Amino acid sequence: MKNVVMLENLKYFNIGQILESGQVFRFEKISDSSYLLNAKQKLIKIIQQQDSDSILIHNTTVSEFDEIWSSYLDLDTEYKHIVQVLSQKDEYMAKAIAFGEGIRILRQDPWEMLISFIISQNKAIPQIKQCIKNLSQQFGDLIDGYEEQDKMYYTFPTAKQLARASEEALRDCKVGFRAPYIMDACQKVLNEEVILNDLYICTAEEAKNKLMGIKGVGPKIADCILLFAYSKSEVFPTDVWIKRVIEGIYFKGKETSLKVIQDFSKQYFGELSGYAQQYLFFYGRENQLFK
DNA sequence: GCACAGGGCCAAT
DNA sequence: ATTGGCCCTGTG
Repeated sequence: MKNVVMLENLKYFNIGQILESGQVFRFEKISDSSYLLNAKQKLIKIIQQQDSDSILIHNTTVSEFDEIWSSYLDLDTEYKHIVQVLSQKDEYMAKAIAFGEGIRILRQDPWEMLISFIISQNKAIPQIKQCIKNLSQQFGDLIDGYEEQDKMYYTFPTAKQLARASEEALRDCKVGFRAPYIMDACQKVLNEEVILNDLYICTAEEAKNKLMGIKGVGPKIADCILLFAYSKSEVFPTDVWIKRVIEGIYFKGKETSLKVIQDFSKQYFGELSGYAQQYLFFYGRENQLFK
């Protein structure tokens, strides 16, 4: 088929689970077996039938797949090993993995993750998606050559594009009190106070400190950026959901400080903390556990 | 109708 | 180290 790539024999890959696990915001569910994904200045449709280990990617080519999507979808990581090690930790972890065995941690754009997770604070996921859509429509570029339900799709705005926005224009996108944070991020990236591309080779701790120099970026948001953009799997982003899950499972339901939870994950999950967090987050949130 | 929380962080105690 | 407030919106 033209402009369609098919992958077969894909293990540990469920596009629904990947997209619905809270790591990515610019996608739409078309049906149970079909998702539209806006990333890398492109728009693709991914189709995967229930429990199938093959997928179709529409609107791409084999060379573009090799160049972009293979890495983005984290297909070079050996999830068999991760699943095996984590499943042996305890019965809850085993359950969480059995529930979300098709999760992968995408390799997304650092700038987009920075702004997206600044927006995420004190918002629900549907609101976050709406804000990002607003910003893209206002300040990104139209993605042409693709029509889906007569809707228009836009790239995520670059730092340069977003820097042109006034605080008022940002607030019109419903980002609220985060508008000054977004402006500070634009400033620090444009004047190279923070060079996002340099953080790939930094340790998680170094990168975290640099990111937290930006207003509105605290420990949780920095960890999300480290995990979802830079694949630093030793971090354990601790939000209200995962906090309740960890307290419920490992601390007998008792209120536990962030520091204790961080120390626990580091000690218990080690280099696989980030993956453990994704499985537990998805399991807990989808099933409304420990609410 | 209105109180509350939602993938937190900042600034003032 | 601890705590109130925050833009905005969907939910009970």
